[in-house]
Amino acid sequence: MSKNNSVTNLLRSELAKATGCNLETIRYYEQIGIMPDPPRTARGFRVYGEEHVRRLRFVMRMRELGFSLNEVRGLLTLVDGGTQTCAEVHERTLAHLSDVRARITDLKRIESVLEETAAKCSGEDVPECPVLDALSA
Amino acid sequence: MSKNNSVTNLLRSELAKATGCNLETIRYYEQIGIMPDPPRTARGFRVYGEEHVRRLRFVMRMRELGFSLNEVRGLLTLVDGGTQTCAEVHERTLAHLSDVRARITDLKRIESVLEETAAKCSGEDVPECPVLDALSA
DNA sequence: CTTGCCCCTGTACTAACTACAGATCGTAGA
DNA sequence: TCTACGATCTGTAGTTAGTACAGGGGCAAG
Repeated sequence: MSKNNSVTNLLRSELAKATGCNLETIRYYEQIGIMPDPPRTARGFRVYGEEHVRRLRFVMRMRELGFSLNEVRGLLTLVDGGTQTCAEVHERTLAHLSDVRARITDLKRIESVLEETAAKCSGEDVPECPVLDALSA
Repeated sequence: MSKNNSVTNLLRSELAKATGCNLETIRYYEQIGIMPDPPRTARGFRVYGEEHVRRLRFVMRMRELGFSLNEVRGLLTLVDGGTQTCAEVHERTLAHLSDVRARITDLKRIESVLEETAAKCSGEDVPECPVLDALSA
């Protein structure tokens, strides 16, 4: 019954340093169940192992890619469950991809409106601003 | 002393319908000072005029263009103040434009990562998922 | 022995709304 | 006249993804 599933024993601040994740964010992830409650030392300090590092890195990567915490939660249950994982993951990746593409399209529209707007303006110190008028219309 | 500065007298629900803005959002904008407290009827109902419609439309347009409520607040003080407006507006528009462009660049990076990731996956029902492995790494 | 540091906990704050509970008021129908 | 309905009003809480701060405990060095 010897527990040798974790090699490194990290405190919370060390996990934060190791992953680049904010200290408080780790606690937050534990509160909402994205990260498991880690074991504690006799003094009550959280102790993390390799598996926590891996899981947190995964979460951070997914967040970077724009997945919401709920989506990340979903992906994690796939990881944890391990059943027909690949097809599901593929599907969710594609769904998220189309989401990202929609946001890009949206931002491009905004970009061109802002470009037009800026072009209309001479940049001089005129009290009457054609840009504001254009935008209000 | 006759007040004829507003032609239309709209209730809140009518302002909402006229602008497409959510009813509750209007109250919220009043709470945070984006919209002014409107005059009331004897029964305490809010009454809006043309100037409210115009202002709310402006706010909505700016929000659509991705300005934060704080930025909108700033633009509104320029509108209200009316001093050296144009140069300032030009500047803020450009600042926001570069912001939008940065977000586009970011999303494009995410897009290509997701594309690569999805391409790696066959979409078959394999329990071991190369995508998840790739994403964790 | 006291100062400082690191850890702990709980709570409040952010943005930009949305939603719901409970009060009131005027009018329309029975 | 009584009651029900619809519209408005107010205040408060929930959402997402964290960040920040207040207050308490224990260990170690000076």
